[in-house]
This record gives sequence, C-alpha cells and structure tokens, in this order.
Amino acid sequence: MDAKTVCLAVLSQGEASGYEIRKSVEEGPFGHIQDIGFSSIYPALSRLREDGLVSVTELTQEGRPDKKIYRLTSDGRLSLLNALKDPTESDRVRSDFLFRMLFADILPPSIIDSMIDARMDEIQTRLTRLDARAARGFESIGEEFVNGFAATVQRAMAVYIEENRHQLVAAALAPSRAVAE
Amino acid sequence: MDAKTVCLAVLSQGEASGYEIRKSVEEGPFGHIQDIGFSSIYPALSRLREDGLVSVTELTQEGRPDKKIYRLTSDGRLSLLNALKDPTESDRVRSDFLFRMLFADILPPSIIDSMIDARMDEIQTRLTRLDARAARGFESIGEEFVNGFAATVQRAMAVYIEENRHQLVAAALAPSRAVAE
DNA sequence: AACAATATATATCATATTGATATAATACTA
DNA sequence: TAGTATTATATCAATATGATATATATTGTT
Repeated sequence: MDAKTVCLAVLSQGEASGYEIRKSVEEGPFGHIQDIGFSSIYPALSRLREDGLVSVTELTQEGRPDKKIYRLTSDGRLSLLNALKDPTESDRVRSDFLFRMLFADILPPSIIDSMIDARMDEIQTRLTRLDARAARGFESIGEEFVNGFAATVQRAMAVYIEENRHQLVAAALAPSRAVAE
Repeated sequence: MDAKTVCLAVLSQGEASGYEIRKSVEEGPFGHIQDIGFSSIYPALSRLREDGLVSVTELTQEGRPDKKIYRLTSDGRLSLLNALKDPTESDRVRSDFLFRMLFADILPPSIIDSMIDARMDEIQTRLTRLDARAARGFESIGEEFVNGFAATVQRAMAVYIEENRHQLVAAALAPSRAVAE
C-alpha cells in the first residue's frame, strides 16, 4: 500500500493530523504490516488535499505547533474503498536477521548467538503487545483476525528458532565453507 | 540490507553479472527475504566498482548483449563480513493482504473470499518451492535454517487462515461498522 | 533545581528504491 | 508466423526512507 492509501485508511477511522497518523500506524492495528514516516505522510497529505480526497482544518494551539487536522471527503472514502478492492500484491518480508543467518557458518558464533537472542527478545516484545491488544478487545473482526494472525506467526517463529538455533551456532563453531574461492 | 550489501552477498557465492544477481536473489535462498530489481542492482554495482569492492570483466557474446561479470575483491569480501557483523534491524513485513483484511467488514464478502483464496494459493506455491529446495539439499546450515524457517511460517499462516477465514466472511456478510461517521 | 529525555507538531533534503520503459537478439510455443 | 519468454544492460520519473531543523511543554533523573 502506498502512503496515500495508508493515510486514507487511517483517516477512515476518524480525523487526524499527520503526527497522529504516524502514531496510529505505529501503535495501532497497522503496526506489524505497515511502516510510514513523516517524510512520506506530509507529501501524501498534500497530494490528497490537492486531489480533494481529504479536507483540512488548521487548529492554532498555544504551546504546541499548530495542528492541521485532516478529514476524509466523500471522494476520499470512495477512493479508499476502490483501492481496497484492487487485487492484493504478494506479501513482502525483508529480514535482516535471516539474511545474516544465511551466513551463519562464516560469522563468529558469539555474534550469531547474540543476534538470535536479540531476535527472540523482539518476538517476545511483539507478542506482549499483541496479547495486550487482545486483552483490550477489538474494534472489528478484521482487527481481531490480523492480531491473531500476527501472534500465530510470531509464536511459530519463536518455536522454530528455539528448536534449531543450536545447529546454527554449532556450524559457526566448525566452519565448513569459505567466503567463495 | 541495502542493494550494495545484497550484491556483495550474492557475489560471495561466486562471480555473476547483474542479470544473474537478480535471478539468484529471486530464485535462490534470498528469495523470501529480499527483493531487488535491476534499477537497484546496476547503480549498486557501479558504486561497488568505484569503491574497489568488486572487479569487472567484460565478456563479448554473440547473439546476446555483452555481459559484465563482477567478482568480489578482497576488500569486498572484508566489507561484506563487516556488514554482516553489524547489528540487525527489525524484520519488516508489508502485507497488502492483511491490510485489506483489517477492512473485511466494509468490503464485499466475495472479494474477501477471493483474496483469501489467492493468498492460500500463494502460500501453497511458496511451500512447494521451499520443499523442492529442501529435497535438492542445502549448501550450508544457514540455508537449511532459513528454508525451514520460511516453511514453518508459511505453514502456520495457512493453518491460521483456514481456521479463521469463515469469521471474516461472515462479518463481511453482516457489516457492523461504517467507514467513519 | 538543573538537566536530559520524551512528546507534540510540521517540514525539507539528500539518498535509495521502485516500476516503467527502451533496446536488441535468440529461443520457444501456440 | 506471431507472440511470449529469456538473456542482458541501462535510464527515468515517481516514491519512500533516514536524517536533520525548528520550537515548546511535559516528564523523569540526578
């Protein structure tokens, strides 16, 4: 999903500023499926406004920078629905962790080990967040489905890593492959 | 991992042209963890050559465009090892599929259903590829670990989707949420 | 109380990545 | 024989990313 659609999606759940869109994507149900930074959000919102898909209200605040509150227009709502109906692209994963694991037999075992530890910590943190969200309840079936999906995947990863990590570290201790020729 | 490191990583397994690097990333063990297109590869290779991390041999071919064969230099090999030792960034997933599932209750059930079918097909295709690779045997422990990891995750996804899809479609049939105000 | 860090808020810049398109010949398929 | 796939490199426009700038209030630490 491109930045514009992500903004529309967040705004479909209520008006928000650019800053709030960022927070919402980071902390909300989009958290594990999307990333978005300010440098994507602000240009996207400008384009959406030009195209009449969102409207803006400037809010003067004391003590804080002024806020620009964006709201979906009816065109925007329609445009979101159409985008959601488009056929989905394949999921993409980019894993720094797995990339390195491919080279486990040419890296020092201590590094492999600490990378695995770090990864397990991350998985635990994510699971804690997902469980906390589940405990708070969901706003829609979709949110529940996605939360459960993410939790299932994280758990499967954790089990697999724990069951297979020793082989990786053992290989790192007894290297068998050179870094090409 | 940036395009330069990906190129170095592929070249660590033997010399290759830009075209071959692409194929190798798409079909090889990097397949489910990295994406890379020509428009990233060619500039990356130029930079690597400027920096002395790869060397080039031009190969004139009849019938085909000339080939530029890239080879790691010893600086390049060192640079790759250093990059691999750097701490890993968090894994990133971007899922068009899950993004849409979040809006299951405002989309037509037939669309939800066919998106789920398409996703299941994709998972099956990936699993077939991963199993085929496993049957051919692995070149390193790392490759085996990553292949098993990917297969485990795909299987967990398939099970979860099959067990929960009916709820999503049911929700789509009986919408309960509006597209905001 | 002083100081550092975090949260609120928008914006821009350089760099990196992506998707589309150009070019060109062979090999395979319907 | 027409169309598509494969081999091969390259560039361009549109996006996306990461870093940095700016400014103040609140919260946390020593």
